[in-house]
Amino acid sequence: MLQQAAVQIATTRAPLKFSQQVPAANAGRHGLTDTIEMMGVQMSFARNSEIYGENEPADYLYKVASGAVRTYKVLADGRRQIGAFYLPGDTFGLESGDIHAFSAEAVVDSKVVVIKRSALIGLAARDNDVARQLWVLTSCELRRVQDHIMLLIKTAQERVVGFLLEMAARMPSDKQIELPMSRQDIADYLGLTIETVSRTLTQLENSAAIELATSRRVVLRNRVALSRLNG
Amino acid sequence: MLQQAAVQIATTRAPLKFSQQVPAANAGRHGLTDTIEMMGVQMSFARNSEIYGENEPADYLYKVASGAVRTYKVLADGRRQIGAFYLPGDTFGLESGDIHAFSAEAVVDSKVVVIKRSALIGLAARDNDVARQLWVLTSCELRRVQDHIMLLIKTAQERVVGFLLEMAARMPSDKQIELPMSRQDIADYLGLTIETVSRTLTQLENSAAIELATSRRVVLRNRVALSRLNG
DNA sequence: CGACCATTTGATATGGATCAAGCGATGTGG
DNA sequence: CCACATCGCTTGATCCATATCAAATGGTCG
Repeated sequence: MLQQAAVQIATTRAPLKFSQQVPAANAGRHGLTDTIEMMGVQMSFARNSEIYGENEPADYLYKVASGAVRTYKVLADGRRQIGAFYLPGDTFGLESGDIHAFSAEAVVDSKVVVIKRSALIGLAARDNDVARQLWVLTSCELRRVQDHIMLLIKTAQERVVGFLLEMAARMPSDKQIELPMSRQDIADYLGLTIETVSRTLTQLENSAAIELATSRRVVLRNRVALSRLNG
Repeated sequence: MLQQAAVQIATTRAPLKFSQQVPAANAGRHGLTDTIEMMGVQMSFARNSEIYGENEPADYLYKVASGAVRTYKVLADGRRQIGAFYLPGDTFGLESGDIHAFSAEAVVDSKVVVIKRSALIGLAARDNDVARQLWVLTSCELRRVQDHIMLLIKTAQERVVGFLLEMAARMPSDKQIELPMSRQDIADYLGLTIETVSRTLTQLENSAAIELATSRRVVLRNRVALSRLNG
């Protein structure tokens, strides 16, 4: 259970207010991600609360401290596509231009460090290293979305396996996966239905490739078999 | 017919050799895209010839002068996914990190302006404006890939309509579309088969939403209907 | 214990893939 | 200039992976 005792600043929308001002001088000495942590403000978001909405100005950059975040878009008819899951250490909110293309929500109760984009961009104007790192961050995001596209053209089994391997690679222990998100979240990330995700998981368990310790805890039993199923 | 009389420097792979050196001083006075045009070298690529390959070092940045370019990836079993089509004026090759995630080919005989990435990055180190524009370019690409994902979760009809509207928006005349790419290219961009693309187009023609003047020339007859079908 | 929500499992439907054939435009050689 | 080969596109028939609809199970919290 990820329930935290900490202050819940926001339940539905972040009241973004900043007083902190850190001299930019030492920013270049660290990764951008550290800069965010140093200059930013930590906020808590309850499970399923909105961090920002699609089409809002992208005034802030975010880094997950604990918990998990999903970005998503909803089509006119209600179909939802999840763009990405962000885990502790991941930076998000830098999708593209000045307007968010996706909405962001906490998957579980989460803590997120927030920093004003303008502050970083101002910093970048003076410090090439910050500029370079903002670019690198965007490039990483681009790569991730490209990989996501490659997932979406595969069969259901390949998508689920790909998802598990991706999550495993991003987890502290890469043998045991603790999934913060529901089957519906996974389905909406993979462009499948919950039923198909569920069936595919049982099927993988029956073939001894994985073990479902609980519905949210997956053990990778046979990585070779999984890689083979990954297309 | 797009056959050009100009020098065909490369048929399969670009022999990348540069002698030109332009002083960086005036680069900031223009868009990055103009900088590329000024500092770069124009090369010709025959229809279907490779511009660069997946996993090659991304040493160059490219701008389409004429023709059209596709980027793509092929999975182990032969499935091909087209990542994007680039038309005259578009910049490509900046997908992400230092290694190309996709391969690039000329869709039709094309002319492409090529510039050394390292030259631009060196320029960016001295000129914030260049740095910013490299970032903007990457952000635009990111947005494009995100839009592509939203296409891929839709129905076949919505994908085809989305593709037509996207192409129309990028064409000089947005009423009449001259498609440089084959049905197979479109299918691989949309994650469909040629048969489904073809059937969907005839179906759109039967419903008077479009007209297929020739198989490569599409006239948008009823934009409202198309938007309605776009999901 | 009982209500609620997430997940799994089962039965059936369907959109798009696959397999197969026909057609039309373009180019080539006789 | 025409017959024919080729290639890209369209159309038709059938199949199958995944969606949809429906119900049962299980885990969590009051």
